[in-house]
Amino acid sequence: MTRDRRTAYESRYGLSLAFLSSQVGARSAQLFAERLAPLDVNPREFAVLSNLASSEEPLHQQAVADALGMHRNNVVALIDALEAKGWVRRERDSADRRAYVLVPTRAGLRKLGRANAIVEKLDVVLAASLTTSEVDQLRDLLARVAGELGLAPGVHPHLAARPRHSP
Amino acid sequence: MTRDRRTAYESRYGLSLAFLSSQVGARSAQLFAERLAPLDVNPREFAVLSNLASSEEPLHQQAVADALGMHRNNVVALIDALEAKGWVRRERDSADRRAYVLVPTRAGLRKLGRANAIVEKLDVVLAASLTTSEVDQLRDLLARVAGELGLAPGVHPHLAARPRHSP
DNA sequence: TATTGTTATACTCTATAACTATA
DNA sequence: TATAGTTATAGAGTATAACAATA
Repeated sequence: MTRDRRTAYESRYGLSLAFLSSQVGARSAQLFAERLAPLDVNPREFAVLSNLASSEEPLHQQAVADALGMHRNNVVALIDALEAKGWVRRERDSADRRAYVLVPTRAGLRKLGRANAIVEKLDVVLAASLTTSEVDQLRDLLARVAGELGLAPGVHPHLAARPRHSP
Repeated sequence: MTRDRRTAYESRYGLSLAFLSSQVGARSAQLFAERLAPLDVNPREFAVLSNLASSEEPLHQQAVADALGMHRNNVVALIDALEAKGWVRRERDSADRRAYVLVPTRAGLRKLGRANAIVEKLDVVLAASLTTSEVDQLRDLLARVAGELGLAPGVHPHLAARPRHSP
């Protein structure tokens, strides 16, 4: 009976691309956050750290906000936290005294390395029941859908100003 | 330079299955919520309506909470809203006077039909750059990953009690 | 006058616990 | 005593607007 209900349920939206991707993506994000937590990092801090580390020139807070689609107001507390943990330093920009240059520390880069390792391990879990070529297919198809949706590589929609709900 | 940064960014996590699925899924959920809003429905109300409509026997609030992985406290306001809009009726269960039986109204079922049509239209958008067989592949692969993650068909992780964050 | 970073306030959503009425 | 539904309170997270310092 529960099984019958589920069957009917599926037939409506449960197997739509939109729902399936949302379901899998939400669970992935939960798992990522859970596995990141023991490192004392949350996903937003990870995004900022990664953005700083992979930029060639030093970034201002406003630049980070722009890159990740966030409002600069919401970057302040994030940098506060990263600075308190000793992973990022604020340095006054000598060229523009209003702004701070954000510098990831050695400890911050080590943290980032460990966080990236967690992403890789999580991918192993997601791919557990797929062959190698299926993994490549899925990655390729998802990347094409991401492009179709206008998503920039590495920029998560939840980082941006968002409407008040989703699920 | 922006392009260079992105390349470096991607190489770290931007093309992981975990991040790609989370990114695509989050955007799908946003789009779904946006397209649903003009119907005066939110995604949680949609989930409840759909669950009620596809159940063979009438459900109690607690049963809806169980089916969707929600806490019963959080179902109350949802049913309040659905009842206020005339899409669901509460009827005292004659067999158990503590409980309500939830009955979707004809107007509620019409709303649900329109919401389901929105899911279908959204799928067309997601699939815009894929061939028919690629759509089937993607659906199949996502469903298998969903199974691997222990996700029940039609039950969105965000409906459940959740840790305080995800992106 | 515009921009960078900051702070303050209000609002939404959720978790938790306590309450009532039935069983 | 346990359970269905309800209500109240507190907390996290965000949006918005306003502020100081500098351009």
